[in-house]
Amino acid sequence: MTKDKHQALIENFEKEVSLNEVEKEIIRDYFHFFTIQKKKDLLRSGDICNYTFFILKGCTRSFNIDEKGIERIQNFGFENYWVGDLLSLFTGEPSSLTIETIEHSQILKIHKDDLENLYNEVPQLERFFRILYQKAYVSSLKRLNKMVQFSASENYNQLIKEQPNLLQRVPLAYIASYLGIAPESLSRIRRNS
Amino acid sequence: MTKDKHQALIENFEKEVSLNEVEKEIIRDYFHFFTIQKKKDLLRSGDICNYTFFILKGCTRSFNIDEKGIERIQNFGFENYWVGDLLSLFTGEPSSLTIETIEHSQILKIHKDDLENLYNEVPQLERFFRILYQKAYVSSLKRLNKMVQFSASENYNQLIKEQPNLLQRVPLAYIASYLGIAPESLSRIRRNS
DNA sequence: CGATTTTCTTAACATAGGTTAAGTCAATTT
DNA sequence: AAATTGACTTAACCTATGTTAAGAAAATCG
Repeated sequence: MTKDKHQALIENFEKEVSLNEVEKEIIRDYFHFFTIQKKKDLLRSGDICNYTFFILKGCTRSFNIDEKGIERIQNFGFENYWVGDLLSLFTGEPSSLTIETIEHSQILKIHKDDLENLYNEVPQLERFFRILYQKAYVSSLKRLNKMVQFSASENYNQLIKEQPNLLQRVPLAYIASYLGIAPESLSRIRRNS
Repeated sequence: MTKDKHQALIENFEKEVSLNEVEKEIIRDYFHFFTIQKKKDLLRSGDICNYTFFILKGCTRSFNIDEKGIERIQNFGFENYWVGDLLSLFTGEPSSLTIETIEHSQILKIHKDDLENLYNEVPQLERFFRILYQKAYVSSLKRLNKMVQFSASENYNQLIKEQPNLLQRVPLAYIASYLGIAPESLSRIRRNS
C-alpha cells in the first residue's frame, strides 16, 4: 500500500465540496508533488506567479522588500495552507512577493492554466477557490484592522495566543517582521510580557 | 428629454463589459435611486449589509468602532464609487461597519437578492463584480502595506497628492481617522510639511 | 572539540505619535 | 450682536517603537 501524497489535499477540498473517485483522480493528476530544501524560493519577487502551492509538510514565509529596503513578511504558510500571490495570479503581472521555505518542505503545486482546466473538469472547485479567495480578502481586512487599532505588543500577545506553535517553528526576527517592528523591539516586548 | 439617473452607473459598467439597450433597461429596473441627507446612515454597524450602493453625487465614509471605542474610517466614497460591506454581503453576517453620508447625496442601490437575479439576466455583470471584488482585495492589501511601511506623515502627504480634492470635501478629523492617528497629530504633521 | 556565525537580548538615546488641555477662528443659533 | 458650537491648532508632557551598538546564547561549521 503506497502512501497517497495527495491525501491531505483531497481532504482539504472535501471540507467545502464533495468529490467522487474519478474527480479525485483528476485532481491527483493536476497537482504535482515536490520537495524543497529550507531557505529556497517558491516564488521570486519580479517573477509572475504561475503556480498555486499547497503545503503538505514544512513551512514558508511570503515577504516583500519595502521602499526602505526592509523585508516585510506578509504571512506564513504551514501544513494544509495555500500559498502563492493572488495579485500576480489574478493580474498576470510580476509579483512583488518572494515566497521562501523556512523548513525543508513537501509541496503540491498546480499551474494557473491547469487550474483553469481543472475548473472545467471538476466544477465544484470553482466554488472552493472562490471561497478561498474570499477568505484571503477577509484575512487581509482583519490584519489591516489589527495593525491600525492595536499596539505591536498587543498584536504579539494575540498572535502567540492564537498560534503558539509559531514560536517553535519560525525565528523571532520573522515574527518581528510580520508584526511590522524591529527585532530589538520584539525582544523588549517579550521581556515586558 | 428627462435626465437619466442611471447614466453614470451604465457608463461605469461599460468600462468593463458591453451592454445592449435591453440589458441597460434591465439594469435601470434593478437599481433604485434615492437621495439622502448628510450625516445619515446607509448601513449601521450590527445590521446585515443587504445592499450594494453606487454613489451618483455626494460622499460617504465607512467606519467601525474599535475595541477602544475609537471610530476608524476604512474608506471614503465619492461619485462613481461602490460602497457597502463586502464581508457582510458575502457571509450574511452582521456588519461591523457603519456607512454614513458626509454630504447630501444621490445614490443607487441594489438588494443582494436582486443582484443575484441580475447576474442571471445580464451575465456579463458577474464578471464586472468579480473584478470589482478583486480590486477591493487588492486595495486592502495595498493599504495594509502602506500602513506598515510608511509613517503617518508619509501617508498623509501621499494621500493629498493622490486625492487633493479630499481636503475640500472631508473634515481633517476624518482624514486623521483614516490615517489611523489623532486629529492633533495630523495638525502637527500638516504644520511640519 | 573549538571557532564561527546566527539569533536573540540589552542598554542608551532619538523620534513619532498619543494625551490632555487650552486657545483660535469661523459658522450657526438666538 | 452676543452666545454657542464645531473645526482645527498649539503646547507640554508621556510612551512606544526605532536606531545604534554591544554583548550573550545558541546553532553550525571546520
